[in-house]
Amino acid sequence: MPIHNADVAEIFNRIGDLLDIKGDNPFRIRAYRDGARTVSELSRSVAEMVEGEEDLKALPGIGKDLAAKIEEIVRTGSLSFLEKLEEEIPAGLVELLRISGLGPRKINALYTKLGITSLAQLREAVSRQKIRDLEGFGEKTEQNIRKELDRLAASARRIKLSTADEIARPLLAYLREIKGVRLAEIAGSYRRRMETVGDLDILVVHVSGSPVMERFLDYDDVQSVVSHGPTRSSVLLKSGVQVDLRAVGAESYGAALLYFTGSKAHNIAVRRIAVKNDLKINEYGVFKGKKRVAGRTEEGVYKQVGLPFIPPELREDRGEIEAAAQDRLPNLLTLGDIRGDLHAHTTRTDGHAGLEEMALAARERGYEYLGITEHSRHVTVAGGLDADELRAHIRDIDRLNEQLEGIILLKGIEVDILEDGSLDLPGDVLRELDYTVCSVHSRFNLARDRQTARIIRAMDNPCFHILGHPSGRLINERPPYDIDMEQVIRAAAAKGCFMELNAHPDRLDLNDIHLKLARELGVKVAISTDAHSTEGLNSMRFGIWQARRGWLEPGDVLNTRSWPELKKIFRRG
DNA sequence: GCCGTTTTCGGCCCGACTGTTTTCAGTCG
Repeated sequence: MPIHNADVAEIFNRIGDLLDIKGDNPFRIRAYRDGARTVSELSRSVAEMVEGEEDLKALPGIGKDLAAKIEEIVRTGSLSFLEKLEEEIPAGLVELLRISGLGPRKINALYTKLGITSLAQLREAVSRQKIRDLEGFGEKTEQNIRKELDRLAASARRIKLSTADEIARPLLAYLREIKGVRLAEIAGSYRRRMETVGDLDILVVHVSGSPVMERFLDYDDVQSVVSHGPTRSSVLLKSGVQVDLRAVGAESYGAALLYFTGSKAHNIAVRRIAVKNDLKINEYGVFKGKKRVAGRTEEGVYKQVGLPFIPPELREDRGEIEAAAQDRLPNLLTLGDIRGDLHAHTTRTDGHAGLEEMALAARERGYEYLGITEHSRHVTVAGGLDADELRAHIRDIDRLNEQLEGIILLKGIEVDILEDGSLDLPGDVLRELDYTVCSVHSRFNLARDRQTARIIRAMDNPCFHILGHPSGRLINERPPYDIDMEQVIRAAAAKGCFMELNAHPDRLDLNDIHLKLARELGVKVAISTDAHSTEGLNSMRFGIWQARRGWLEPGDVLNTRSWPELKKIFRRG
């Protein structure tokens, strides 16, 4: 069985958790977690690196010991060190870390004093009121554990960015209207535009005596108050989303914004530079001794450590600090750079708006073109087109283009990549189109090597242009199909094909890491909404956010170009 | 366990809030 990076990362994280519960050296624990992060965010396969006898120690946070452990995992599929740890510490204890309020120390106490090793046993102990008598625990703690067990049973998890956006915007507007509020901003992973968001972190600057904390707790959507203090409060919304509000002085706003935007790894890296320069950074500012030398703006904080402003989407400690230090941060794409959309459906197949309606909606959004890409025949549930129907559709588009002003409809197709790697429609009709989006809509569960070969074989077809929603994942609903994305992107580079970044908020496919890889390999990306309605065209902004997380500049993107320019690019080879 | 334009040893980011305590550890972000 092939070892994926995620498998290695899971083992290292598990070791981190077990060592934590055991009470091991915290820096050793961090080393395992750092190693896990490095491996999980790597665009290359560590298994292949091991096979190619590459030096794993070159990877950040991987030293002699972790390198040897990765090799053992790749070669044997398991790790003796983990097995030994699990003999020592019951594996079920790791589950207990999911209970907010229970950390390694308390879990260790529950285990040694009450013999609890699972969530089920914990629930049992709570209902028998056994927790409250333990040293360091009390009635309150027991009640909180009970609440958390219930919350976990209701399966609270990270929400999609688009859902977070719907919750965040009205809440932010509410806070900004409160008397005395000078500044309010949402920080955290929402500001970094991560594809999923765990909770919302909001930062406010207000004049003293303003009722912002009280009014926050009174917000209509609040279900319960988790904690509240003069500068920091947390609530649980009815939607199950936790919101933390933090109030700071204007002189600290930039430092706090940086701090609460994260990521944690980015902050640690920035603070490390500060320490080297005899500075201290916390959420109140940058300090030289006791003197505050920056903090009002993020720019000011970065400047103190010799860096330019780093856009929030890049703050993952994935090379942005080094790039900033060398003044080679990417000039990130913005929505204004987009000149058209290359993936849309109409009522001809499974869309909800007609050709003209979609064209006018695209024009309203300032676009120069809209690519119409109906499904091909294999997608029967969507009424996919066969060759004759597609020809008739092409003629419809031609006729409409003669009447339309200020917008051009491009003649495309979302053609299925069949199991053997062939395309669902013959070449003669595909050649009548302006371009193709080629997608997988069936046989999601092929083995990795076959799925990868299927897509790469499809790229050999001279009619292939853009690989649609390359991983097939639906966020929080369906995992990506098992493919070697690095190989696919390399193939696209070699064969002159393109990758889609599907901007639909349920997809956001490619992800940030593979976008960055595509950019590094020189593969251009189409950011497309896959709109099935005029409303669907609005998803472009989610694609832009994701693209920025992938370091994309306007030049890396197909649809920042005019149609005449694109036309040349689509002449493959 | 990792890492090194001060170091191969001795560091490793930092503060608020809670609950259980009588001055603070644990947890969280």
